[in-house]
Amino acid sequence: MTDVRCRFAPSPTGYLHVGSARTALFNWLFARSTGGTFVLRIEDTDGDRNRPELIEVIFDELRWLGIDWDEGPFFQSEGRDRHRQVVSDLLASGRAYHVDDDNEPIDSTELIEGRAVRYRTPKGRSVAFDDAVRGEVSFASDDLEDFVIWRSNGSPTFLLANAVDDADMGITHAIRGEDLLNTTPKVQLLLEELGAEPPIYGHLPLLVNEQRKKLSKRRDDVSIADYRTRGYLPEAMVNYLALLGWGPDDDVEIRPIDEIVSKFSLDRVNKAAAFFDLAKLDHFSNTYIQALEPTDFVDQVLPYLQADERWDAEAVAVPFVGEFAGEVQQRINTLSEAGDWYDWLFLDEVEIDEKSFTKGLVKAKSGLEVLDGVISAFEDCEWDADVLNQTVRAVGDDLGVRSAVPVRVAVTGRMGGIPLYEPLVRLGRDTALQRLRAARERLAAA
RNA sequence: GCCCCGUUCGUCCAGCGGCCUAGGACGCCGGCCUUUCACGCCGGUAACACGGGUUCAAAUCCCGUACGGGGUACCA
Repeated sequence: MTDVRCRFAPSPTGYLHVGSARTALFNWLFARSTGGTFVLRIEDTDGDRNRPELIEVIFDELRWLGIDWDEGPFFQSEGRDRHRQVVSDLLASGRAYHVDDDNEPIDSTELIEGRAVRYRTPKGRSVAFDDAVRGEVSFASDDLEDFVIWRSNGSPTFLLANAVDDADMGITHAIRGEDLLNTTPKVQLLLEELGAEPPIYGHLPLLVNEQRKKLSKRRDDVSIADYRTRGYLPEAMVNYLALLGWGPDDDVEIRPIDEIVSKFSLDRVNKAAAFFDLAKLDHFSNTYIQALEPTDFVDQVLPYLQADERWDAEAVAVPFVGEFAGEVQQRINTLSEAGDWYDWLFLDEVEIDEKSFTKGLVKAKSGLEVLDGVISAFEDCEWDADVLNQTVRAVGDDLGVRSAVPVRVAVTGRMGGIPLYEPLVRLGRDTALQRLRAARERLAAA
């Protein structure tokens, strides 16, 4: 078997989204698992829609994900002369023809500026290929219209450029989204005209939303850049993406990328569309964050914390690194969530959200008595974590209730969070009492 | 409408004719641990779309139906 050459060929019309990233990843996995070559090619044939400023962004996101390429980036727009030549040849041989703006044929075997060119699709035959994912797929050529291969603005369409470039670059495998399945016979026909051996196509199942519709940049949350900003680790993202449309035979889901590479094979890729499940991604992300070395975790999360404008960057770093990083590391799904777990330590005031207020105070048995008891006990007890712990517990014991929850809600504003007593020491007696009293007043009025 | 593709727990995967009274993961529910919240651990819930074949034997092969999706641009 000849060496594998596959490619990721995005068009720079938007940011890299999860669907494209998954396609890039599967090409990359295929290349790495076969010892083949992974080529990056930018399909920028349509000058009007291109956004050149996004090209570097796409590269950057790929690098972030750990997807590196062996050749390229190549820019399709640079092959304009070659594409024009192919179209001219097709025109000369009568395999293609000019049309005017109303799609009426123009009788000319020469390329005319300002006019589009359509390929003359052969009639009465079938165009079939053995898809690496789906098996035999066949189209009747009569169902294919005479499609445009050259625009009136003097640029090739993706159909033509794709065929020519794959042939010229010796691409052996074209792994892409299923949304391109219907274009394959057209490209195949063009490849035949070029006398080129077509690559083996592999059409990946689509990534869909809850409505089972193809993920769309407009309505779905799909930008890789956004996930990056929110603080998902790239390793988690890639691991999760690899499992959308593919799965290893040993049922091990969370594993290092080199293991995924060695397990990967194209014939294990699924045919059915996959739902991009944020809840599962979060689980993967949490697992990867927990696995980080403590110092590595701090290095990665600190920028997120310090960028938070609610508090002073310097003030937040010391106690975080010294005391709470480990606790936070266990809990968060994304790095950007870190601040939410102990913001109450650094904010001047906390606001008790409605749900926590109801559940943790209003419905708590003897909530008011607990707060009264804790307030009076806190006024002159030793301000030490163990003592505070014992003190709160004693109040609960006296009333026969669990007293920690009301205290937590009053002080932090929430039901959940990092351990309570050590942070309470840092918070200070005055602030703690102030919040307990505020909560008590609100509860009394409720 | 026409063309193409698809259909295993709510979701993502395993299963590629007998090992399946269908396995794992996420979610959800319950329990343990914890004098708070999590983490962790243990357990539970839940699926082969339907109908015909083929076969000694079908989730696995074939056909049909239903449902879903994709395409149908001088986008890719």
